[in-house]
Amino acid sequence: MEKSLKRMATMQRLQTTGLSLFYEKGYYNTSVDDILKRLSLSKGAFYYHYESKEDFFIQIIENLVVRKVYSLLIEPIEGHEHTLDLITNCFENALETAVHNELDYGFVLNNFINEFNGRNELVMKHLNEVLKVWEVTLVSAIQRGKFNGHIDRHIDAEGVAIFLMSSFMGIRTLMVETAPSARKYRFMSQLRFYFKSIEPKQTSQYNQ
Amino acid sequence: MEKSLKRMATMQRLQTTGLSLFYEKGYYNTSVDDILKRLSLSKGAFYYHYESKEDFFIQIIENLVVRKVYSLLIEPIEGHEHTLDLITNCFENALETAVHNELDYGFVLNNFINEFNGRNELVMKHLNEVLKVWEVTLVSAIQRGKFNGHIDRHIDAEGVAIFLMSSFMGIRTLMVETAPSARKYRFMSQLRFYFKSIEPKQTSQYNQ
DNA sequence: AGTGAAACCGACTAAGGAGTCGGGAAAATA
DNA sequence: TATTTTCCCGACTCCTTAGTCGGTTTCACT
Repeated sequence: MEKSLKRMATMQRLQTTGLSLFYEKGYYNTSVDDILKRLSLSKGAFYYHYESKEDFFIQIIENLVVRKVYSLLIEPIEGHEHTLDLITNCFENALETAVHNELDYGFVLNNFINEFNGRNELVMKHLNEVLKVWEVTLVSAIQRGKFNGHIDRHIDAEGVAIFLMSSFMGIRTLMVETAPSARKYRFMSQLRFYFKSIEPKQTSQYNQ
Repeated sequence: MEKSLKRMATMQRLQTTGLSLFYEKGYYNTSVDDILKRLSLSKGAFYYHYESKEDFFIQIIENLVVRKVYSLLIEPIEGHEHTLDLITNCFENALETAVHNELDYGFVLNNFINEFNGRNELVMKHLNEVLKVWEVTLVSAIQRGKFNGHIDRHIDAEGVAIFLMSSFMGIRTLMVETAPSARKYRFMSQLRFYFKSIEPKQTSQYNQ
């Protein structure tokens, strides 16, 4: 017999509320009681379903963060159209949700990596795995682009991937406080310049 | 009578040790006692010199972080040579310290912004001020570059600045766990591509 | 040496945290 | 209906933390 529906419903409520608070206030700065209070649940309920706060958090990553990152940042670039257009649209959409202050899972990842780095190896392992999948997806999308002639053949796919991930995570940090919409616009505009520079050039071969 | 030397020495010791621990473990995850223990000092000493943990932290930002960010990220690009070269070298150097796992103040800034965002307005005010100075410096450097013909006149200086800040903060996050040296190399290589794309278009007398 | 201020000590308080546990209610099963 | 299983309650323990405070040491200056 599968997991009881009631059990799953409670676990789900705990996780979504937990993620929302962890994102808002940080993991170490959010107590289990904070989450419980918001749901009018008790300590007993929490520890009936989860071994510990850490276990709880890891399940949140696996169940919520990973899946959202997949659907927002990974699946959209797995198509077979023009690679750079796919990535452009993907970033555009992801940043748009950020502008509206929704829970933005790309940034959730960035936040948590910063918070747990050097502090919790186990959690970092899970977060790094998500990053790795993102990276691999980008790399193969770029290689597809090279193959299809949308990207210069001399370009280092790995390098482009790193650069894209960097700039995305960075802009999310910068969008947090100041003029998110304007910054998003400027960022996307510069991203297009960058993409232009890695498109095939008929005349030159000064790449490496 | 000038501020007692002893007082200043103790405050300095507290601040450098404090920053080092805050950077390593995070602000909320580092107790005042942690810092005191490392210096074999007592609670009394700490609260004799500082009003609160928050006050202490803000003084660290003002005294250590701000000055280091200036000397590492701001002053180096205030020169009058080729703008994009200045920025390239500046990033190169800043990332090199990161590779060697030294206390990297550019990243300190990134870390703290992530940690305090939405949680402590006062601290964020101070951190944002540092960011703002960095941004302004970048913008005027880029405008100088446009004026000197090193950068295309149609480029949005503000956009370039945002893009640079983003990518720098992002790569620092990515360098934390995985292959920092390789990632730095790839990042710098892509940065040069990007710079190429914002140089003046026509192969004129300027760029060759 | 004597004195007052500056610098520091460390036990203490109050608050809040994670995790425990005996028990009770609700739902499933017999 | 009776009984077992699932789910949840909330008081409790033990621990850590920021901040306090009365007291002691160190230092500068006479």
